Amino acid sequence: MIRRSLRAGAPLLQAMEQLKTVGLRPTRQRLALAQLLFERSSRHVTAEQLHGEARGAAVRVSLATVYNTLHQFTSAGLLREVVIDPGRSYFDTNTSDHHHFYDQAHCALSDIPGHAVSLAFLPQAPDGSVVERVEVIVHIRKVPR
Amino acid sequence: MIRRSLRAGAPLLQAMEQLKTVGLRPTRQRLALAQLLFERSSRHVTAEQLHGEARGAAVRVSLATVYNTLHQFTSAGLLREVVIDPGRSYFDTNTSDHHHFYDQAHCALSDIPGHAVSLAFLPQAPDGSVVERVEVIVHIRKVPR
DNA sequence: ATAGTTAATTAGAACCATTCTAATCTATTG
DNA sequence: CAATAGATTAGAATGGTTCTAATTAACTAT
Repeated sequence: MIRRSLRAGAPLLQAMEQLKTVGLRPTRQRLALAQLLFERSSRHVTAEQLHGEARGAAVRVSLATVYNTLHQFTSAGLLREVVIDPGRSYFDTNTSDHHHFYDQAHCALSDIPGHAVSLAFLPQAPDGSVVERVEVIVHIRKVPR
Repeated sequence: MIRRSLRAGAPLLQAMEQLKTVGLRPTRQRLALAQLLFERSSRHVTAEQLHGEARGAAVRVSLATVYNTLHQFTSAGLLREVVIDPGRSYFDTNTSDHHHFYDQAHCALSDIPGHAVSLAFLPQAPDGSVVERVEVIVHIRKVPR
């Protein structure tokens, strides 16, 4: 536990900082979930998955809290929600500029570095709107080799 | 009814053709739904919406059939499913090359012509996979003017 | 046309991810 | 340490979607 928090100390501390600045109390549950989320580098997790991991790590936390926490972290800019699968949200721990490959048949998400894609021309946003972010999803399909 | 099918005859006939080639019987329900879907040009409808429209047009059809039909039309290439809103699928009658603006706060989808966006560099798909389609979603936000 | 076969439709139940509720607990502040 | 505001919780509720098993409709070959 101590070793682990040393290894992944930076993002965890960063998360606690971020929580404080957003006015979220650093509770046992939020800290444990932050650790699970950020100790590995890039992840795409569902609420159910994270809840399962927490139970596996003997962290007592309800599914409702997992949902609350994922949404709060998303609002705080610690996570990005990826809506790509009808009826299931993924949360991406990578909030930097990047895009996704998606294999629908296998529900498999993987990252595309932001610099690997460049839009040659960004169309005019509708009047009275501003562009918040451009999301590129490359739908792929496994083929027998 | 007759006038309407004359006006929108082409896409409807095309739909019937497509149905036949895919081995779907041109039933009353499928034809009525095809007419509702394709008599206007470009649309983004949910299953519930289409079901409501059918009832409004005195077409007796169950919600289950609406779902079945939307999925069958999608498999047949007559529609494209747009997954963008957690917990609700949109079906797009425009299957030609194009992308979308999405205003999350208002659940508002609008089209971006395919030629308005061009990807300068397409990243390598993971080994054993082929790119099926590239989807660009420009997330926008309304601002007070 | 008609009988037989196969596919489609249906109402309603079931499902499942997510959200809500209202009671309990915990972190913070004075 | 008490008061208060915020967080957590179990379980119920919600809502879009899918499933089930029974009925109905379209096709095929006679």
